[in-house]
Amino acid sequence: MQPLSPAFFARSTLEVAPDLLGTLLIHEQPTGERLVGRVVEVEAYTQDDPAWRSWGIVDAATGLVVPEGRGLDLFGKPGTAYVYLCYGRYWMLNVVTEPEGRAGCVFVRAVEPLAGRDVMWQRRPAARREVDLTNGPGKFSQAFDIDRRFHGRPLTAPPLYFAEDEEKRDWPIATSCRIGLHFGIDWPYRFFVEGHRCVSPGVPSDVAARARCAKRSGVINRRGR
DNA sequence: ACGAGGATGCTCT
DNA sequence: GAGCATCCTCGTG
Repeated sequence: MQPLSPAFFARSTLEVAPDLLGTLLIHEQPTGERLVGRVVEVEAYTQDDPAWRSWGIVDAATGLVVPEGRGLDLFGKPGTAYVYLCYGRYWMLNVVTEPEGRAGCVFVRAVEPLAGRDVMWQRRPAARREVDLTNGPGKFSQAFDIDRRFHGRPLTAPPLYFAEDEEKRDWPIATSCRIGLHFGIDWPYRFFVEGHRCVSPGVPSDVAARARCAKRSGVINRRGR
């Protein structure tokens, strides 16, 4: 498994996000076992994004993410992890994008469990069906044992890294607005594999926003590269 | 099947 | 002290 390179992530966030769909997320366990999931749902977060308000790392006047404190990490090396704790329980995995000095990241929302499922079942006793192992950002981070210890570390080398899927399938990609936000809810920056069983069940909480986003949804092509 | 509500801890004001 | 890029449980039907 060849890891994706830092150069892959040192591009426009809106290019990286859909390109990340279909790639593999791999976590090599201390035991030698390898957890593998295929990325099926992501969200993009750009430098001028109102959604940063959710993280409290913006300048109140400009609305832009500020390069200090936690915000500084979003300006860091492309391909490194930005890990965030949500609601006191669940770890959110992001990968930093854009050339160094420019803020951006892709938030991984769901993967398809491909290998190491026995370990995932142990870590997720609440799961009923196989898709429940990884069909949400807090779920797959629990299944993959991802937490704060990966913050700032490269996702371009073991033990935790992204890799190209050798099957090279063409995935039908759909877009929508993002899920669970209070700011930037109209931005159509969510990308997911159309119809895939492992896409998270989440929907935009605001009914009006959901309707607006539905209008903007559409299938686009990937991997003409 | 689906919706409401609570758990929980980190970050910034 | 408030807010939060979630998930799970337990009600109803």
